[in-house]
Amino acid sequence: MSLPHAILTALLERPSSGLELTRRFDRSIGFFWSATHQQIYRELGKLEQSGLIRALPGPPAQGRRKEYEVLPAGRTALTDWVAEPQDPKPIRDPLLLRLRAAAVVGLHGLDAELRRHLDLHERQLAEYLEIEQRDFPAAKADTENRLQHLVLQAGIQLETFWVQWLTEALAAAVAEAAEALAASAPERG
Amino acid sequence: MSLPHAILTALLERPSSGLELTRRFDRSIGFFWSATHQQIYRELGKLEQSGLIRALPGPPAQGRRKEYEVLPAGRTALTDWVAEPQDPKPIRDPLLLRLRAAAVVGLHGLDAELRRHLDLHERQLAEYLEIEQRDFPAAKADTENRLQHLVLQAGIQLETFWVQWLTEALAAAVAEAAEALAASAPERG
DNA sequence: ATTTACATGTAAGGGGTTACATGATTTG
DNA sequence: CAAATCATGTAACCCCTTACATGTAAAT
Repeated sequence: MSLPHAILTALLERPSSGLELTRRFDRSIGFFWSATHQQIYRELGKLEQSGLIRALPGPPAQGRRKEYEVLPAGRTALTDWVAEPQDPKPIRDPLLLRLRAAAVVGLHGLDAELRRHLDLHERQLAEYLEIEQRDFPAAKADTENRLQHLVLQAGIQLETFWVQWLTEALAAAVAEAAEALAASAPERG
Repeated sequence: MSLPHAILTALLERPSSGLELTRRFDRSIGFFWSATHQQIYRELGKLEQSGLIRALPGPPAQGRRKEYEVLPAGRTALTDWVAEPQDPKPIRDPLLLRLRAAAVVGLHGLDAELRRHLDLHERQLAEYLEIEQRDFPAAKADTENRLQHLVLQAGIQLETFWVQWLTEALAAAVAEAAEALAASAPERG
């Protein structure tokens, strides 16, 4: 039940059309809750039917831009959701699973994947750090936008974790592969 | 497409019945890829139909224990999957989303949720550390079970991140609430 | 015999992903 | 007017979640 509330948050910050929302989900909000345009249009329909948002007046026609704003009931629903008890979901990471599988059937080139992921996470980390420097300079003390900054810091720290962990994992994988090679060499020679 | 490979990995380590798998998914494997028994039974059916696993011979009857083992085709499929290119999924965390929403509509008791999550992550971290002490003592050097240890370390580091971050977030939320109170007090008095 | 635990499943519904479809607007 | 782009939507599929259903084995 997160997507509708992500959309409500985005619309409260600024009334938008479906496509605009899609683009905003590619940037800031999408950094911790991604969504495709199909999801967004479907959800906008549901939210409008539920009376939580409404389309701003204008010429209602097929294929034409339609802008939405949050109704009081929508703000209430979001406020209720913010503090609602929700247990954290357990980790579910395919890469960790693949490493575990590699412990059973061997690496078979997983090290290349580790390198690729390391590169991707380094880029993401760099992007977050750029955003931090731009939007949260040390000057304007943390009293304003403190919560937004916290969210960004979570992203930065998570990416930092991945970069560090993948660096270790890569070293271990290379060592593992070297040992497997050394163990098989005598058999061949 | 991770669940079938999680099951193949588990079955390669030890042939099991559906219920046994369910229990193993509550422990080790479930720490980074959780699954319910309904998922597992359905997936076992698919894997058997695909010829990747087979039920061990025995009295086939309703409501009776059925044990599975991995066939050569299953091992091959798992090996192929291990190094297959798969992009990391973007972060998708409801708690971060809720903090972002709180930046717009206010905290409304989110601090209690932060405290609760902090407690849960502290427990999970303690459990991981116990497992590490038990299964990966410093004595037996890291050459054996190195990959399994890496996976556990990922869990430890991720939980450590959450504990640290939630501690900061909680402090910020309390400060934010105090400021909101101070700002509203003059209006009342 | 009844209850409890074990063990395997079915059904319904929600959310996400991918591919495709359609109308409107701009651009050459 | 033809093509590209903008904008909104449909359809099909898969996975996950929750609740429920069924049958067997062991315990009292």
